Amino acid sequence: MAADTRVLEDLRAAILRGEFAPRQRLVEAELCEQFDASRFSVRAALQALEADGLVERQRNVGARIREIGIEEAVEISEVRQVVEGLIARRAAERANDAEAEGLAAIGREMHAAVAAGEVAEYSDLNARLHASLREIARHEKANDIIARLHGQMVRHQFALSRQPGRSKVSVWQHQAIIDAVVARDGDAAEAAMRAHIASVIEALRAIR
Amino acid sequence: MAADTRVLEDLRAAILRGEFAPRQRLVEAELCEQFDASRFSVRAALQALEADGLVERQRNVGARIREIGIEEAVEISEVRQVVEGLIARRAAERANDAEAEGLAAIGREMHAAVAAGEVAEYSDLNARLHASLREIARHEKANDIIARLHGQMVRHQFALSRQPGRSKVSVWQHQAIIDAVVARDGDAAEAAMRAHIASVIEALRAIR
DNA sequence: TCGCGGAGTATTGTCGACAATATTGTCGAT
DNA sequence: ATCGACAATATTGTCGACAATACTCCGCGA
Repeated sequence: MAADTRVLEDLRAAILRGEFAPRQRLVEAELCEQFDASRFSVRAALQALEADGLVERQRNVGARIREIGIEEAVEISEVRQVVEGLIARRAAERANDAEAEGLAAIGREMHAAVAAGEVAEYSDLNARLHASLREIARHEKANDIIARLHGQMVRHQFALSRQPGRSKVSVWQHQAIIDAVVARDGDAAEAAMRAHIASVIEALRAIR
Repeated sequence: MAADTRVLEDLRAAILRGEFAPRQRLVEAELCEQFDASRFSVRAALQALEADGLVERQRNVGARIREIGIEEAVEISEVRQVVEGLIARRAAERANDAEAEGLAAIGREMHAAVAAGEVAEYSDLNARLHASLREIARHEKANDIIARLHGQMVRHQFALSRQPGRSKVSVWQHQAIIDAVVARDGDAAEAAMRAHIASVIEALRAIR
């Protein structure tokens, strides 16, 4: 069964988990051993990951983990800003009552996590909120793009969540998004999401 | 040199030129003959094109040209709407005088083409206008995404340009975008681009 | 006539071996 | 000591052969 699929998923997960450093070389033979697979499978996985933008390859030289600098992270976030804006708008337009209540619940948990100073918990809730919005929006193309961009951002996302005091700011931005969706106000939802990601971009620029 | 790269480019160009029908099967052996290449190269090309969303593959069954229905074309256009909106905004923020004049010139040519009823010429200018905006905006990530989405839309784009009377409507929308960029008004540029693509979406829905 | 195996065929999946290329290391000349 | 050419090595690129799988069509029984 699907040997190359398994390698692809394992390798992608390992990269996303941060097990490889940026610009680290990915030698095919080593990966073969590490994942107990043939070069064939490894090669296919590398090609797929290149398309995902997680790996870069040079002909006759090999593959390495793509390094995503701050400037590129900002560009990615700018695209996310508008595409997640679209998602928020659609979510506001399509949410049913149960879905709206689910979002509101996440909002309450967020406030609680911030009050308790639970950083990891908050970061988790953040992911759940965005995922819920994507699910409610049911916009396949937009979701695909966000997923791809998200993969390239994991490292910086992590750095952001470690920034002290960040959650105290963003929790109100998240609340604004939730309120807009609950009120079924598409314009407001898009604007709130944009404002939220604008602040992410600012924080990103402040990191270096 | 680079056997698989050549096959990839040739095959992609052939698909974009519409030489394969939607859902048409792409048998590896046939492609080998057609492009005078080994199965190895063909397979690599198919994998890459799958990532591009141009072909779909099923394990142990094979590859076929992906069919993009109206609903999906609408979704693609909705994403384009916001991403090209971002591009238009950036273009307005960054255009220098020469670039602004270049856009204005394209606008004048467009009016002339519409007046003369030159459909093909107008469609060409349309492509040039959007390309110019992308170049001025210098937003790599946004440009990548648009390129990918554009590849999936070629068939429908063609159908749209054949719609009689469409150019008379869109020429003024294009002019609004150009005016906004020339005025260096980012908000107006984004709004104009969104309005333009909103009308594309309407036309798309009207096709069937 | 219809449904149901089952062989045969078409097509893709996987691999190991070898070729091509880039990188690294070595030696000699200046 | 430094630079260049050349050899050695590491790594990826390419291919052809075979295995595995899905599809097709035929014959058989009810």
